[in-house]
Amino acid sequence: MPQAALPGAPASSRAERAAERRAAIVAAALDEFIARGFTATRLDDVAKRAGVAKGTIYLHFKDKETLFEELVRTAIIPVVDRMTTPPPIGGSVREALEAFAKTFLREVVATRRADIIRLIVAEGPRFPAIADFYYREVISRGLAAMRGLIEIGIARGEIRLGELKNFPQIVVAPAIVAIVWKSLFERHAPLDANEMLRVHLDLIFGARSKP
Amino acid sequence: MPQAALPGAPASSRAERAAERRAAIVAAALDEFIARGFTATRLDDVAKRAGVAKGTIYLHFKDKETLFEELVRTAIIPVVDRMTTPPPIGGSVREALEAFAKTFLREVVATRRADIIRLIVAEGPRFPAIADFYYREVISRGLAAMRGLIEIGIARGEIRLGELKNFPQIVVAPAIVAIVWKSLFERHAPLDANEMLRVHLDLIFGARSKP
Amino acid sequence: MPQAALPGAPASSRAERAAERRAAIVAAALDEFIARGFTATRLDDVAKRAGVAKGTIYLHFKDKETLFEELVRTAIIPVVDRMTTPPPIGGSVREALEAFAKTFLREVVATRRADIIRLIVAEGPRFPAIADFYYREVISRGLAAMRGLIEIGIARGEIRLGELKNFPQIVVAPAIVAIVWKSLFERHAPLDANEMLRVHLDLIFGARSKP
Amino acid sequence: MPQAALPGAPASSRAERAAERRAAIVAAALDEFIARGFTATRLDDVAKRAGVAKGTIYLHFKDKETLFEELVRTAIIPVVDRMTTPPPIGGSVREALEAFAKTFLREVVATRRADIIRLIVAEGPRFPAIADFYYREVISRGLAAMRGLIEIGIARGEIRLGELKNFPQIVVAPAIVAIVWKSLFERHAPLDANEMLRVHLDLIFGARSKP
DNA sequence: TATGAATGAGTGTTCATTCAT
DNA sequence: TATGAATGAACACTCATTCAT
Repeated sequence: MPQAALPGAPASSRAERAAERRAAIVAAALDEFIARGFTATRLDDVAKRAGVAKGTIYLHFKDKETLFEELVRTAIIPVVDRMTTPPPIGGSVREALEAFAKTFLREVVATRRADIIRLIVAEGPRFPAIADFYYREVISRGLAAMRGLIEIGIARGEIRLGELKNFPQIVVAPAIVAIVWKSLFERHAPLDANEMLRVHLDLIFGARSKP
Repeated sequence: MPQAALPGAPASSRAERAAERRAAIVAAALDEFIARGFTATRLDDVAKRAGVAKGTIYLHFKDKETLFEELVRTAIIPVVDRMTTPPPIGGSVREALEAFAKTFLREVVATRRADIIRLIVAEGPRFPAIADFYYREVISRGLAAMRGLIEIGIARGEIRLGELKNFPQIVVAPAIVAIVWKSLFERHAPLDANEMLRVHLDLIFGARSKP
Repeated sequence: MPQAALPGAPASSRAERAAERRAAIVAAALDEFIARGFTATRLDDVAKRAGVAKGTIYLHFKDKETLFEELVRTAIIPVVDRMTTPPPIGGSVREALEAFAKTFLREVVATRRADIIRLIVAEGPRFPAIADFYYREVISRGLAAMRGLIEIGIARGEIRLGELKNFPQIVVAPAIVAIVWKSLFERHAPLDANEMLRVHLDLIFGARSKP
Repeated sequence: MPQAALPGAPASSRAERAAERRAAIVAAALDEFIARGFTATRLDDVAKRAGVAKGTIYLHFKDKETLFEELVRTAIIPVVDRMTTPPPIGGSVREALEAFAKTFLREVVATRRADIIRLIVAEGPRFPAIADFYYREVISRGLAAMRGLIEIGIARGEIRLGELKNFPQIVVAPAIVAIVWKSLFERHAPLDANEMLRVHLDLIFGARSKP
């Protein structure tokens, strides 16, 4: 019962259909891995959700581990692109960070991408390849960009605390907390992540006179 | 191959030995769950590591899930006690937070307890009982204490940013980041967590003149 | 080591082979359940005997209990059909019952079907669904047919004891005894079930002048 | 928690208490074996029901099989005694059989002893020792007695069908059916076993003029 | 390519049996 | 004798992986 391709779609080429199937598998696997973790996820369920036979998964991925790793890679790339491409042009560093925070909340914390990050934290130690990849592609690049911003802020006098440039992690820390909070504690005590990040920027740049 | 009791130990009572065995199981389970996650952990391995027969686990715990939950509880309680009992009397709020940070680094980040926290983040969504327990016993209590400190700091003029009291999470955020970093990225780029927390306190209280 | 299909068989369709495998499992399970009872039967042995992998059993049956119940159903149906379809045509009621007895001895008492009945007696109380099914499909139908015969016999004057129609069980009772005897005591004292049933019919219809 | 001896009982001797415990184990085992069959019965449950520690069972019985076999023996003896001791004094053979039927219904069919017989049917094939014992102690003796009665009946002219003496099983058959019916089908269709046995005697002796 | 039936190693859990106290 | 904690072999059931169609 192949349902990967919507019936209305024009008869696409062999290659296109293969790509569609592969994408369907990846999407389904993402859902399952997020919901259950690596070991507890059944490829049977992934296949069912993808509208594909179980054997088909093995035409696209060597095994469960490979699927998992490629999946995380696939899921990470867009985040990286989205978060790193808009370089802080024009305005102040605070404005740049505010824009960054806004994007992060909208595109990561409020979406399934937050779960991906939690997934990496959860399974990372068992999948060094993933931790490596994540460090290389996201962490190091993200922190470098952040450090650049901080240095500009310091140079411009927006940021008083010079040592902050040694720990760009501090700037991102509340965003990480927001992700964890969302997964685990939101129903116990909802968190206004937006406001939290604003307050944190106040800490870094000094409080603004509220508009 | 019973190895639970060290040979040198005096012939302890039935109850004592039972408690020892139980403790051995919990310790072994902790190691295994941390290393592999819930599903991938084999009770066979737990038993082997605890020096106990597989069936013995079931004399102490109803099933794997119960073992996991009780284990997290057991592992968490001492941390909570250690972190919440020494209330910062006397000195300044900054000093209190510095003491807290030092303790946290020494007792949590640098120990296996960090892994427990990662374990909670990883498996929490699948074990609501654990997330509940953790929120109730650790998060809510910890944040309440933190909020109290912040308010004192604000009242005394040590902390300028009044809104901080609404987000005690901000104060703890870098500590969380330190935990995650340690598990995933330490070998790519070692993090001086001690210094990071100090810088973060500078952000909150204003930079000190370095001694 | 698939042995379900005999080598000489023509390459059958997927569905046919599935049916063959299912039948092989049922046959193997019948042997094992008869020999050991429900609990003591190992699905490993069933699989081995059926020439099938253990997992294959679960492609056809939800679990051991379902296998057992479906098996009894499967094994019972043909007997019922065989025993109930030949309606007493033409001759006397005695002749009809003699034919019935002969069939019963040949098709049930002398075959593995006797063991099935013993199996039902043995495990019935623990499997209400089976007792229900057996009552509905075999007992009630069989007794109704028997009662019909008795009434005809009474009407025709072949049977003198009118009250017999209230207890068709009496007519079948020696057949049941034959089954139990065969399983348990045959080696201690062989029983000529054929002759026993004849004598019993003499009791009901009056002795014949032996030919 | 030993509860085998009632508190009010006088401090009995060591041997007496041991016998009491043994009896308690046998009684408990009977209940459990009847309810679950041999394999599905847990010695843990037997011990609990007997108010005895699990290990205690092994002080009295070599293993589960031995317990089962001794138990059936123990449970059978009283039945045999009760059913065989009242020898047909005085009256007619019909009266003797009517007395027998009455006793059988009261003492066997209506009691747990019926379950014992079903237990023997169920587990007999797997426990030849039990089938042997049962044949020797019950079946052969009971059928011999029955045959004796039949012969007297024939000699006296009460029983017309001479061949009946070759199949005393016919006389008992409805009683067996009553036992099976009680265990399996009573809730579907209650059976008036008393009346059934009476009708059966009418078949053997000829109908009476109802009082 | 795609399918899904079949495989069989692997794992949680149970329970008869033992034995130190 | 009696206990019940401990053992470990056994078994039902699962699921990643393969392969004939």
